[in-house]
Amino acid sequence: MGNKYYRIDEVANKTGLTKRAIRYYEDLNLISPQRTESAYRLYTDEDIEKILRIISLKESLAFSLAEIKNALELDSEVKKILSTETADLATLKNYIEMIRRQINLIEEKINKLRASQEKFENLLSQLNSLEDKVEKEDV
Amino acid sequence: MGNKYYRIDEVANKTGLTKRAIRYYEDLNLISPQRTESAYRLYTDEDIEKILRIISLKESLAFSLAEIKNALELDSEVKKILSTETADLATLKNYIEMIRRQINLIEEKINKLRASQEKFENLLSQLNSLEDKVEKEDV
DNA sequence: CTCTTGATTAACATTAACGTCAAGGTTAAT
DNA sequence: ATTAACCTTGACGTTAATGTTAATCAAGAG
Repeated sequence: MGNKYYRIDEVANKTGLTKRAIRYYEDLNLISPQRTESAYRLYTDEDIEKILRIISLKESLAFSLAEIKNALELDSEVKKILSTETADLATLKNYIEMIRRQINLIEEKINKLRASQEKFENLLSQLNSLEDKVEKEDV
Repeated sequence: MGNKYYRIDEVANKTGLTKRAIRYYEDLNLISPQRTESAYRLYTDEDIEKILRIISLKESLAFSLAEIKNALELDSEVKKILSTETADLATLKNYIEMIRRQINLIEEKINKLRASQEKFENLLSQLNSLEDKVEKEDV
């Protein structure tokens, strides 16, 4: 299985990226799909896997200055409420919800980073084994 | 203490940002330093703290597509070596070092995210206490 | 008082990561 | 064979986050 080829529109749907973004990634040599005789791009399941991995790495970043501003504002608004204790229940519940969202957002980024970190840790231990092996052979 | 004022050049040195970036952050209303009569910007220690926090949040992101490309290339090179077992000791040590760096880089990002997450979790628990209090008062 | 160093605003330039046409081939169905 | 629905490569536009340069004003040293 897995010998199927997908055209760019299908890949866009599967990944959530736009066709433009997918082509752009190819410009950057992040992916190199095959081509038909008439130059149509053909993507394999592995290509799609790679794209999903790129997306995951990309999404683990995404803190623009605008988002930072929001976070800091939320922070200072809450601090003000806490120090003055001037807020009705509805407002409080509102802020609690916003803070929860911030925490979850950060958590998701952390999870994606952890996933990518684990992959590298896995490679590292395999490389270390290989190193041991080569060292002994070299004696 | 802490009543000292810093001019923009000092702040640039203390934070590692350029003066241009610092002014840009002000354009975005991320910071609002005082001014002298002649419009010189005057920063307090709190302003500097805030800038450092912004930097930390910003750095916890920072995975450009170029960096992603490097990471994926490193990954596939290492996988190739592992599958063919064709590499001398020096090369191996080299790759081990590069992987270590990747892992550390990701670790640092995670740490910064965790720090910011903890701050929000702290606010959350304080808000929850306040909520309890308000609910009881309202009976 | 002048000279050097540093600050200010304004404005145009640049890079990354796409969005958005435009002009023209391809494929598949009718 | 034609048409709708894709695909291709330009090429110019856009936003965020600065870099760079220019013209001008301020401050402190000698």
